[in-house]
Amino acid sequence: MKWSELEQETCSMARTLSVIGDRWTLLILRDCFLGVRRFDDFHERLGVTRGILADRLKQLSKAGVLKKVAYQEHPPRHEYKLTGKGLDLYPVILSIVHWGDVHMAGEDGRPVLHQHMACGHAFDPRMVCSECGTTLSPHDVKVLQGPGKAADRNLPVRPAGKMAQS
Amino acid sequence: MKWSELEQETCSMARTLSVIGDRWTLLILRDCFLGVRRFDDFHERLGVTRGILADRLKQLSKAGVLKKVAYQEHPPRHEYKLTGKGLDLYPVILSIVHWGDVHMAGEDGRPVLHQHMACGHAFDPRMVCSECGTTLSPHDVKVLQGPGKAADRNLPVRPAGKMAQS
DNA sequence: CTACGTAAGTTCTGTTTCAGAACCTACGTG
DNA sequence: CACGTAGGTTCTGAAACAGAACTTACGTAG
Repeated sequence: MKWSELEQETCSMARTLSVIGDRWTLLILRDCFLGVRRFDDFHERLGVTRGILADRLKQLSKAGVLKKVAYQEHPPRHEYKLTGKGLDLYPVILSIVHWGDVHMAGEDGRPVLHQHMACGHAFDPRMVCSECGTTLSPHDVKVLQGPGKAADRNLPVRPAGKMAQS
Repeated sequence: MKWSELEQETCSMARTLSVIGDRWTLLILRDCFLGVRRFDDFHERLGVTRGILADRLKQLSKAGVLKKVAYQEHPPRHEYKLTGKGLDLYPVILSIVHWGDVHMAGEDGRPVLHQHMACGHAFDPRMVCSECGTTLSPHDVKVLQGPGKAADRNLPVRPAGKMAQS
């Protein structure tokens, strides 16, 4: 399977990965959430080559995750801003960072802390059920076939055990 | 920057991506949460080449995300199971799937639904603050320097605006 | 005891993508 | 008119990947 084919999979995960399933893309998005907007700033902070950066920014714009906005003309200059679709990736970024904080931090501890302005506290992100509000665990989630399912693939296999997901 | 160098970055996101920042790795993990355990099952379901699959399973085992467990000897056979560290990736997988459900679903709707066994309802995952329990938005999170921060890098830049994260 | 099947890989070859560096364009400034 | 700057594009060699065949260590059927 190639990148180009990923997009057409029925699995939501595969479709998402066709947009953000690349290490540079995710690092670019991290910087977007930190407020970075300009080509040369991304280039410097990430250490990515200009060619790849140009390509990824183009992909993200095409996918509607970023939009290219002119902030001056003469000379023409623009910046890349997160769209609503892009802002919706916040839980993805936060959960990745949180896993790194917990499992990959050096002995000095985590590199950054997050403060929730609404309540004032330093916090950890927690993933909960939209219906009952309790923390989700792989053991008590069951995967059901939805309306957009082509067939068979990506459904639980074997005796099935306890954990399930897609 | 190469894959090998990513691991040594101070950013938790970069460190996490050194383990899971690859499209095949994430698809393998999706299948792990669906209950897939064996080499040939991964191979068939994913359409990944055997070489890459062997490499990724080795990486994930080395990183402590999966463990290789013998389920019989004569002939020697083993399966790959998620460790605690691996199970902790559930929010990452769920948030990626959810974004795909919302933004990438075809016109038939989402391919699978998730049912929370604890409350019985079909649900969406929601990311909340561990301290006050309200839904997190990029606009009301501020990034602070933590104990493990080398310096300058990966902190908010420019006038800073509203959104922040690492 | 030979042939066939199966799980879990490894090896080979050609194609694609990537890294690093240099170059280009359109403008403003001294 | 030389220089700086933002935002790219182009070039070449190195690395990663895809597809297919081959390997190992067994069990089983004829």
